[in-house]
Order: sequence, then C-alpha cells, then structure tokens
Amino acid sequence: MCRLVVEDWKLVIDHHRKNFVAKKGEQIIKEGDPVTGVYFVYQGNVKVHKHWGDKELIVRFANSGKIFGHRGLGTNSSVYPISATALEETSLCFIEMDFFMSTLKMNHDFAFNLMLFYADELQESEKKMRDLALMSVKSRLAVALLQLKGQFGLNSSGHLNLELSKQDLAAYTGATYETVFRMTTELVNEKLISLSGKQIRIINEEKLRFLTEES
Amino acid sequence: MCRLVVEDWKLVIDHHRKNFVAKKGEQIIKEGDPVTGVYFVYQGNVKVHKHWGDKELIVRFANSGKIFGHRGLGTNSSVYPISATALEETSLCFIEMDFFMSTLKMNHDFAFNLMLFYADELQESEKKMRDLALMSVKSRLAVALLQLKGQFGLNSSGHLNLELSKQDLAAYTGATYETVFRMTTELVNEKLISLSGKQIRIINEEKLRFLTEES
DNA sequence: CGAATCGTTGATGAGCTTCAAAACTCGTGG
DNA sequence: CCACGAGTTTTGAAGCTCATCAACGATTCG
Repeated sequence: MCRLVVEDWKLVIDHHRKNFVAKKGEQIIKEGDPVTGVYFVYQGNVKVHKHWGDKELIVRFANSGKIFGHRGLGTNSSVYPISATALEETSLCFIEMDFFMSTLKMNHDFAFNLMLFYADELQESEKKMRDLALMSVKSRLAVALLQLKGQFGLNSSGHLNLELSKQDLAAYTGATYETVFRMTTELVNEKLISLSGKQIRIINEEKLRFLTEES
Repeated sequence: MCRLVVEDWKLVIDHHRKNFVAKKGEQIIKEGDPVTGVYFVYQGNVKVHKHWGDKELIVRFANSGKIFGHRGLGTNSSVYPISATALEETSLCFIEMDFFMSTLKMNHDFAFNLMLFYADELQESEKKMRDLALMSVKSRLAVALLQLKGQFGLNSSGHLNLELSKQDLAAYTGATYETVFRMTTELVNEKLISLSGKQIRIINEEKLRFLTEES
C-alpha cells in the first residue's frame, strides 16, 4: 500500500537522515509541540494517538516501513496534531521538515506516491470515524482485531503478531478497559477468538467479520 | 486552505470538464459504486456521508470551491467509500478519473497542492475521530456549530449562513435527532446560541468554545 | 380540510462508564 | 519455600448518557 512511498524514501534521504532508537514507552512526538520533521520506522511499533483531557484514542499503529509525523504537513499546521509513543524498542530515522519539503518538491514521483498514501490514510480514517460513531463496542473490537491481523499478521503459533496491552487495545477501540475486557470474554465464549496469555488468536474470522458488517 | 488546489483546478481542466446542476436532495455519488471521476463545486452545498445499516454519518460538507469524490483515489480503491448528496441546488463540474490522474502526473504543482489538501483533510478527519470517541454529544454539537461558522460564515443577520435540517445536523454530530434537539435547547437556555426558525445564531462563542476544550 | 411531515416532549431501557473490591500474578526478600 | 506487597486482571454493582419508542402539537401541502 504505502510501499512505494517507503522505497522512494530510502532512496531520497540517504544522506540526510538521523537514525536512532526509541525505548519501549518512550514518547517520540508530543501533541501540540512545534513540527520539526517526519519519522520513518525501520523496525518496531509506534502508536499514534490523540488526547482529550485524560482520555486517549489511538489513531493508528506505525510498524516497520511506516511513516509518522507527516500529519505536521499541510497548509495551516505548525504543531503536531498527534502524539507518538514507542510500544516496543523501535529503530527510526528522522528527517527535518525543510529537507523533507524540498525533497518533495524535487522528486515528483515521491510526492505523487505520498499523495496516494494520504488518500489511503484519509479513507481509513473516515472509515474509523464511521465505526466510532455508528458501531457498538463489540463490533469495533472485531474491526480492530481484523485490522491488526491485516497489519501485523500472525506469528508461528497462529496468534496476532504483536504485543499490545489491554489498555492500548481499549484506546484503539475507543472504549474503556473494562468494556473491552467484557467484550473480549464474550468473543471468547462465542469461540470467535481465543487467548493464551497476552496473545490473541482469531478462530472464526468469518463470524468476526460478520460482526463488522452493516445492519 | 484548499484555495490553491481550486485555482489550479480551474486552469487545468478548462477543456475537459462537464458542468451540470444537481437538484436539492439529489444523490451525486452512491457509496460502493465504481469510481468514475471527481467533482468540483462551483456553487451550492453537498454533504459527504457514510452509512452503516440504516444509520448515517456526515463526514464533511463541500461548498463552493471544494472538491469531492477524491476519496476514490488511492492505491487500492475502485469504489467510492462515501456518498455525496446535494443539500441545495448545486452547480458542479465532473472530471473523469483517467484525465484527472494524468493531469496530476503532468502538473506537479497541482499534485503537490492536492497532497497538502489531503494532509489537511486527514488532520480534520482525525480530529473528528477523536471528538466522536471522547466527547459528549453536547461538546460535539458545539464543535459542529463552530466548524460550520468557520466554513460557511454568517449572513447579514448574523446567523450561520447555511440551511441545514436537524436530521443532517444530527448526522454530522454523530448522534440522534432527539438528542441533538435536547442539547440544542440546553445551549439556547444557557444563552450560548439562539434560534430563529431554522436559522442558528452563535451568541457566546467563547463559552461554546470552552465546551470543546479538554478536561 | 385532511393527510403527511416535522418539531417537541416524556418515558423507558440498553449500552457503556465509573468506581470499587476480589482474585489472580509475579517479583522480592526473609 | 513461603509470605508479602504491588500491580494487573476479573467481577460486581450503580449510575449516567444516550438511543429508542411513542405520543402529541405544529406546520406544510395537496
């Protein structure tokens, strides 16, 4: 999907990137801070989230090959509209905004692909908007699990290939910890998923998907 | 904001656009239909909305100078992810997708500006996502009213310069008709807004904005 | 004028949040 | 090896927000 963007990226900024590693739990971007540049994930997993008061909503996850901080672009924005926090040890590179912008102006293919990437992200975002507005928590949880399977895949034992706290799953689903917990046990009882420790396995993908379909 | 895009647009497709008029209530795009092109609003107002079952969420409004149907772009999309319906008599132009894409590839400034436009829309979308997930209906209503003021401005009598049914206001707020009605009367009682007929006036913008601030 | 649509209000309950306590886990040190 | 405490998971109960349903008044329109 955004592969093309990523490939271009690697070519373009070979001499201008600053590589570094973020520890688990480290906050890489803080919502409201001035925009300095964009980040690119080599390896690891980063949550992109927004706050309102003491509540949190995870907007998306950025794992290997993904960009984040690009929400700082745009005509009227000088501060980051999101926070970004590493969920595990993550290796990144950082590109300063000025250089990123001039690169975009030089390399038209890159800019074009980034535009397509934005179009995809916008579609995703608006779908999630609809889900939050119209679906029950249980359905949203089903959406989240299927989405995570798509993004992270399965490990050798057939479980979702990511480590995610229930807190974060709740923040991604847009509900409270307890509610997500209850819905999870419901899904387990209905034999749509199963848990072993923190690992999640999808047993009946068809029925899970059925929960996410309209009406 | 997206003015630059609009200007480019006018230049680029002067010989390839098909102009037409949509009557009030006419559906211009139906969610799930194959993508054929993008639309551009000369005059009027169009709601961009998504459905789930029999429920509706209005994602945004496209008034004079705005593009819609561009969600059909992207790497993996062949059907429109949204519906579009005229809220009043609206004059539009339509550009076929092939021509639009080749134009984008030729005119780099246009593509670059469209990218910035997407970036803005993504930010808006994710803000609204947060609002839907974390705010009360009353706060979301306040957000909606302020947003509409920003987009449509005020008419000569100081009211919001758009005609919007309560149904549509509810669908834009992500709540039911009745709830929005109750919250509206609350806001009227608290003297933050006033109504005359279908017209809405914002009396105390400061307090209204206060409702939308965190914590 | 009657019918139909829309606006307004009340009553009820589902769905979810919140608070709090019990049960379980796990590391630490005696 | 067990006891202890801190943190997490699980369960229960109470309450709040909001959706739903139904009824009635107001307004429009054929």
